[in-house]
Amino acid sequence: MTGNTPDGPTAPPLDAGPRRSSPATLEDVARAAGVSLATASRSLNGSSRTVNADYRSKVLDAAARLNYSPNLSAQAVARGSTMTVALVVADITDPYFSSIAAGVVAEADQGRLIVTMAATERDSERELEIVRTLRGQRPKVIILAGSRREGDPSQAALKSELEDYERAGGRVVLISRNELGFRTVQIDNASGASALAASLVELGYRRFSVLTGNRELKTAADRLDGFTAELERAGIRVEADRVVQSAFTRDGGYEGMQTLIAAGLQPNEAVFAVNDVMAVGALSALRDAGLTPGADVAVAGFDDIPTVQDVWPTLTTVTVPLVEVGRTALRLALEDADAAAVSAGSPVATSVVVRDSTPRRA
Amino acid sequence: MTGNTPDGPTAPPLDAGPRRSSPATLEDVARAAGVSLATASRSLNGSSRTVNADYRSKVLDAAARLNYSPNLSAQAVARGSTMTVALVVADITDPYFSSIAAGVVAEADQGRLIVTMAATERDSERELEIVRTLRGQRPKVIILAGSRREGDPSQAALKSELEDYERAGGRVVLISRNELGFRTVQIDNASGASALAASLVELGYRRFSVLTGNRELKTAADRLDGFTAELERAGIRVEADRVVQSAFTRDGGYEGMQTLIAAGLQPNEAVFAVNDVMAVGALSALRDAGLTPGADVAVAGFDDIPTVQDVWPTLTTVTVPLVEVGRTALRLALEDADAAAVSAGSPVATSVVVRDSTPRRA
DNA sequence: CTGTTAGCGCCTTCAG
DNA sequence: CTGAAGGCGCTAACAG
Repeated sequence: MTGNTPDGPTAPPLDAGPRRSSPATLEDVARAAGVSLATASRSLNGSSRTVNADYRSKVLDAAARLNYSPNLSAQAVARGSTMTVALVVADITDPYFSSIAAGVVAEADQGRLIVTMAATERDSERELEIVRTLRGQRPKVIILAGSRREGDPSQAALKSELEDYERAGGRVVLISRNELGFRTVQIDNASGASALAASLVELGYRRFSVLTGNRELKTAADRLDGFTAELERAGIRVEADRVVQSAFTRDGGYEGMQTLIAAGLQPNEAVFAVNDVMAVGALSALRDAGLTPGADVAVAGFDDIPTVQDVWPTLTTVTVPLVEVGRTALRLALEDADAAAVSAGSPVATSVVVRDSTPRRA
Repeated sequence: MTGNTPDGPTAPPLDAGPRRSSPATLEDVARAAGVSLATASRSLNGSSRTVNADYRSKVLDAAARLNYSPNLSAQAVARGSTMTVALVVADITDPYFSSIAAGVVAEADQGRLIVTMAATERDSERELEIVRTLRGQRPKVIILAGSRREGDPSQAALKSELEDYERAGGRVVLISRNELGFRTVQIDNASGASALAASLVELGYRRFSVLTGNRELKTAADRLDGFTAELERAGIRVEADRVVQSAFTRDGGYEGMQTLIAAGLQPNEAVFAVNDVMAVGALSALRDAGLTPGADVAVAGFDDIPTVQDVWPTLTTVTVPLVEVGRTALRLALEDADAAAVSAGSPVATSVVVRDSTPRRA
């Protein structure tokens, strides 16, 4: 039980090395360069003011020699603003969110911004709490991915929290649906779902079910509505008992499909899962029930996450440029009000991709 | 071209609201509570010192009333240290990394830590650059997921950069393989691959190929070595031309399998892809070539990312508790040297899961 | 226990 | 163009 290391030859020297050499400060650099603090600051960090080229290079030298790196916290305090963008998602392992995150991160480092990340685990109270603690960071931007819930009591609190934040100069961007009155990267869920419905009808399907996830999620509701609206236009009604609610996750899709199967599948039926992870779960449920997805029952999803091209059958879905959505969100946040008013107007383009999970019916 | 908003009734009021009400400062709180700055600080933020209960509650009241939120940057400057943990991954959309990230994030908010994220895009020069700019944040912890490259020239620079960082009081944790002499969450890639090989042999396979990704990646190399070593123990040699290199990604797996197919598949062959995303790509390549994975050729992967249970056939693989690895990484970083020496010693447990992609051979 | 007072590292007027 | 000085929000000795 003593502190000796119990492992092999590659054990790291956890406690080696000299003690605490703190990073060089601007003052160190200034002194080393023989100039004042102000001059050092001006030549190192982007000041609009010009500095004698001589001094300037002396400072740059000294900085390099001392391996100087400006303390961002100190800069933030002095400047009164940070270079941080805070991203809050429901679940990082969900490809929907990780794709968006990738976009945000990619765009961020083109602007020397730092992105911090938090996960709500799909709990809107946690989301509120997260946004509250986020304030401490004084981020320049807050991006909220993942959709709001219908009639959620914490929504009002969230909204006012975000409004306070904007009033203090911050910028919030929502992804998916413009519900709270902030800038948002709109995804036209309803019309995407409508287009999908139209495609399925064209392929010869006449009987439909939908795995609608949590119907209180506005995204889910919009997709369901768009889908059924188009079907009605085509004279097709989807029975109330063929719309099943479950979690907005892979397992939710799996379970939803199980209840559909238990209720009895219809001949030539197509089931629309309101997102791809659910659809993928649904495929597995079919298989585990001894059915062949595609042949026995068609399945379609929404989002076009990367994995749907590797499941079998490959999944028919509605493409959403998720990574681009992430980039756009950050860009939108950084624009000034006028430009943002314009760009926030048009939803990102979606399109349906027909793959093997919805073969044409004779 | 004017600034009017070109969209529907739900257009957000992008420029509404009163101007710039900055957040309350500690001083505001102190004044409102009628106490000194110091007292306010002591009762609000975790000081070891005690404060008169009366004053204390006055301060708490005032803080609540003013909706006070401590400025973390200012705290960082004053305290000389941040609450930030920086996570650098290769690619956020890769389930391997997003699972780890989820673990880090989950663990972080149990400790009121903030996690920032950056992506190297699998470019080790970018990784070095990222670590360098990370210094500005003065993070308490840097976690590097994604493995080093054999003989990479920037490795030395990275190492010394990280050493400087530790010398300044920071803590670095590596994931996967202990190569640079820092704390690391070890994943026993070699023995996991050996166990997998043993299982496959037991299932009746005698001919093998491996999709080895980028062989310069130590993780890939270790898995390859462990796999072939076990086979040799069983008296089986894998021909040099049956080990194909390609990218360490889904597409790499796809392409690798294509070249394997082109070179001619062997009867009852099993191909080991050194990670799951590659294996999944390989499955698709087989299918696109008109073959049936599992029946025509067995496939196995490594990592046990979530999606491998939803592909068909479900994938035989080596389970790595990725989310837990993320949590462990952060925990390890926060431990003191003695404790860390102990925990860093033992690799996380892996185990092989046999699924449908490697049916038993007669 | 409380308040005063230096800083922390950096930026930014403001005089020279 | 340069340097001195004040300030950003907060913490931590240091006296009372």
